[in-house]
Amino acid sequence: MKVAFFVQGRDVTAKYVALATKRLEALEVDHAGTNVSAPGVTHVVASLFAREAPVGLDKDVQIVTLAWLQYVVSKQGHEPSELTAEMDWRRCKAMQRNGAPDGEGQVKSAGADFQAWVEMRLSGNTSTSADGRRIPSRYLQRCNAFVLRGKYLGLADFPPSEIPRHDAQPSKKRKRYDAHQGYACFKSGTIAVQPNLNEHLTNAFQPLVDYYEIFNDEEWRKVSFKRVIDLLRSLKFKVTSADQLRSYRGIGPKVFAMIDEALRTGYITRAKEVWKSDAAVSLRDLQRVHGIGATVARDLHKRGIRSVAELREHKELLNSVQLIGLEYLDDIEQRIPRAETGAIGKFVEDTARALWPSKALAVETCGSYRRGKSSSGDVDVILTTPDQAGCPPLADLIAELHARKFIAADLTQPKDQLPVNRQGQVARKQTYMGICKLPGYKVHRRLDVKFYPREQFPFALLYFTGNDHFNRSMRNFAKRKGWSMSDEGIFSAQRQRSERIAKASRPVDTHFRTEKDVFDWLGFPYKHPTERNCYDVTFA
DNA sequence: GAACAGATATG
DNA sequence: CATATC
DNA sequence: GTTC
Ligand SMILES: O=c1ccn([C@H]2C[C@H](O)[C@@H](COP(=O)(O)OP(=O)(O)OP(=O)(O)O)O2)c(=O)[nH]1
Ligand SMILES: [Mg+2]
Repeated sequence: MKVAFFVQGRDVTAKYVALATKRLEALEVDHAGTNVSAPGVTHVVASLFAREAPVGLDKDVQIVTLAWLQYVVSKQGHEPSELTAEMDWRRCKAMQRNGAPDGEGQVKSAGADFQAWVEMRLSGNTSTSADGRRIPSRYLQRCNAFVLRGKYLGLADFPPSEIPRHDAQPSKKRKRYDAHQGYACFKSGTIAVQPNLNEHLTNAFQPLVDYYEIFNDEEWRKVSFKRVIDLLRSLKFKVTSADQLRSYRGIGPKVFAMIDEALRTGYITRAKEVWKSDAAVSLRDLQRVHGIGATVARDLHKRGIRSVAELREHKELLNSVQLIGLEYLDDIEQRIPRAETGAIGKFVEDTARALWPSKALAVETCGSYRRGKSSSGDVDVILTTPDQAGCPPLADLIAELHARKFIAADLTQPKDQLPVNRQGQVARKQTYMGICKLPGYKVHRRLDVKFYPREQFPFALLYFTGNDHFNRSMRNFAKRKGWSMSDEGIFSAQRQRSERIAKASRPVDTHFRTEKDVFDWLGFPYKHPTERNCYDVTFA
């Protein structure tokens, strides 16, 4: 096996490189060491092996990062203080056997996904499956965030005990839900153009969403509060008493108490308390930059950088994506008026048609624009060719948009070859992210362009139109019926992973032409894009 | 107490 | 691989 | 944080 390794520029040390080299030689593997930190470094590293498809991981080329090197280092006993993923897992497994030493975070039994993940970690694998079992990608990433680096093992800097929480008793009675509270993607009604009658409540909850957004291991609390806001926004009446919401899915004891408090006092104590932390304010500020998430922000904060203003004095700590995010921060943060979003989409479309006059392209501006919103955070454009022929290189279109001085900066490196996915297959979609500005306009905007083969287009369009909750809802439904749905299509799930999940009741043998075909196949009434601004991801 | 969607780009 | 993002 |  060949192993390419590089170390991320921010933390690279010669020591780690030397150790890795020694380690690789001991294992008698071919290796090509490189130490690059520049846009497109993944491309460069993989190219060392002259692979047909230059990007992506497969069994011949493994990209090894700082985390792996630290793991090697600690295994050799050089720096026992460095916690590694496997050491965490030893602790976790021990807790599963013996119970947690200090009574926190016991693992008593593991479900299928969780167990598979544990076994994967213990087998030394950290991303691919051990025995053919595949861990759902999202679940894998959230487990990594929550268990390996989260509060679960008491490793976090922000102990939850510092912040007062609402005490509330769960009601003993099992809730019964009306039929209208089924899957979000099943529901009808338009929220896009509907006024928010409960601003007094959504405003009170928003700080909680913002707060939990700044931690990777608080995903589910954030999602739960977000669902509450979206639910409140979708109501056709103004809430005057918490009791009106008692029976709604997603309103549990804690949220119920908060709504009650907000109606009585005008605010939620907890929403105010959490933002009294200077650290939280700093983390949130740093995460305004595209490419800076929870972990990097915390890292910067540990180095004493407390704000974007201070970050501007330490650009050497940022990678190329984050540098662009910082450079265009003030522009990107501004909402895009609907008319301009349409104009940007049209500019991309016109350029594509001029570039490929023979292709009779389908071009659609998706995202919040297609859902009818009056303003957008970015512009999402999707393209396809109507015939079965392969996609022309998206890089050519991006090059043309550069030539027309429309694109100002790249957040991804346009490539002339298709990526290889996790299963080692050549992907058929191409995706680009960058910064653009219309001629004559002042403000730069975030632009996403995607190119799909025709047979994936209905699913791609569905995905790219969203919103994200809508997608998660529909995919959750498909999953529980024994399928797996993505932006590329719907397939029978690889294996049944719990009794709650059905065996696929029928094979996927339909030809999907339009979005409506997908709704029909799933048995959902078709929903116009403007009806897809929804909140719930639960099930009936 | 498990699950809460599935995928890609970067370094 | 870990992280950020769609 | 909520659901099952
Ligand atoms: O986690 C995510 C994020 C996005 N999407 C899909 C749905 C979304 O509508 C589309 C475009 O993403 P974007 O972030 O642009 O969201 P948006 O709905 O267009 O809202 P905004 O106005 O903020 O751009 O990609 C997902 O499926 N999952
Ligand atoms: Mg968008």
